[in-house]
Amino acid sequence: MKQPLSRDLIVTEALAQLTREGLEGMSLRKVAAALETGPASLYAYVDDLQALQALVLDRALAAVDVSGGRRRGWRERVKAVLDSYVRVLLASPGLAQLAMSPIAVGPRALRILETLLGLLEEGGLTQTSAAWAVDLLMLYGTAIGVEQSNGHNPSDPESPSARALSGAPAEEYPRLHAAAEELLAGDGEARFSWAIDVLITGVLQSPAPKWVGKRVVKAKPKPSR
Amino acid sequence: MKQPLSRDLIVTEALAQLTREGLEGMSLRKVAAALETGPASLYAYVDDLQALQALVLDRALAAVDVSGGRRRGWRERVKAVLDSYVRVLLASPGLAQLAMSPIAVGPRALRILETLLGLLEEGGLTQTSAAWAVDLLMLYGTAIGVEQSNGHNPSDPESPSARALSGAPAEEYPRLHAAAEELLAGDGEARFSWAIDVLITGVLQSPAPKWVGKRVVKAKPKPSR
DNA sequence: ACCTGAACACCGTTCAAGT
DNA sequence: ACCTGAACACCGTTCAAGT
Repeated sequence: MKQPLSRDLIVTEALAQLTREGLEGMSLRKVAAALETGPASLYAYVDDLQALQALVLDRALAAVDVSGGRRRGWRERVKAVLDSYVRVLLASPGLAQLAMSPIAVGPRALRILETLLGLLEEGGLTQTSAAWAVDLLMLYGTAIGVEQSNGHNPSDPESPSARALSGAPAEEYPRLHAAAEELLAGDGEARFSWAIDVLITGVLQSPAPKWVGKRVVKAKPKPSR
Repeated sequence: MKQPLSRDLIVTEALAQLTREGLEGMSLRKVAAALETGPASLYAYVDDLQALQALVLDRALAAVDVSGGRRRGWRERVKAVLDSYVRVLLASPGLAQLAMSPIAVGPRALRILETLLGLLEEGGLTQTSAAWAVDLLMLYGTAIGVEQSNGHNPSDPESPSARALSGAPAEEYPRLHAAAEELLAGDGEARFSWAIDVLITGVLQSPAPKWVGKRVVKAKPKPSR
């Protein structure tokens, strides 16, 4: 009666658990139990937990709408793609955390990068600027995803951040105290939109890195960061 | 012979473990063992693991240099503060992940926000713009910290990201293929500095949110993000 | 009242023993 | 050859039983 095990089945069940119960709620043991087998059996199809997480992330990112809608300017399309990306991340709590790990280089992630790169080049950015900008935009989107799926919601006065800011003593943190209202204001939507504009505007105005189009000189091995 | 337990001692040992072995390497049980007691004993001083993590983060953030050096422009000082912040995050693997959680609102974090807010207002930003910009800058610094302490190092050709980008088939990802070199180029230092410039430039040029200084109208309760 | 050993309910991963 | 039950080495947290 039970379907035969397969990698696909495992990933499907794992993503369902992630979506339902978050990152901690997904485990190899629970996936195995749901598939009516022992935890050891999964290792025939998946290297380890990290590999499974990578597969789950890739599967989920397939839902990102990369079209950006039609007949709009490239800036709006960039915003639309990132918006879709963040929405997908938020649809499964814990997905954003997976996206912020070295795992996040599956084919679906590459497809998003490819799309954004195209839009930015359409916008007239040099290849180098576009490349760095894509990195920055994706990092921002992912970070917003992590923050928000962590329940960070400053406009809720009961949230830890709101409590901390409102409660910050005016003597020690005068500016924070004065700006508390502004720090807490604005829904995620508005701030996200503003931030993307800031990033794109900044990229357009910032001088491209020095070695545009040049092969990088063998980096001197200094303590890398 | 063994020192009496205290919250301070517990946090010190926990931070030491975090610094030595990363987020997974720090545990209540190991802290207890190092302090020669049972795991249950810690609960007299700390609510739970999350509370301990918050205390550890706050302790670590005390090392952030908030002075920004002397006699430099506000932009350079902003950059210096964020640079110090990221360095502190990277000094203890796993610390950045803690910083990207709702936990990150201890007094030391507030001190960093307070400082940045002051610098941006000195730079002539409106209070609202400054408030949102501080949020954006800290989010970026934290995200860079998470990424890099996750071992994300694109300039290492052996890294997963480098492998994925170099190996991306040119037919499916033409732009990515063409831009692979640029995507992988540049050490963390250079990209970080560029990104901060992008953010500040963008903030300076982007129109402040509409309701500057106004109390936010009661947000219509839509599915918040 | 304070402290803690032992137990509970979980993990990921390995491996010997089965088919 | 493939599959897996049981074991191993861990977790955070609770609680009854000690002092």
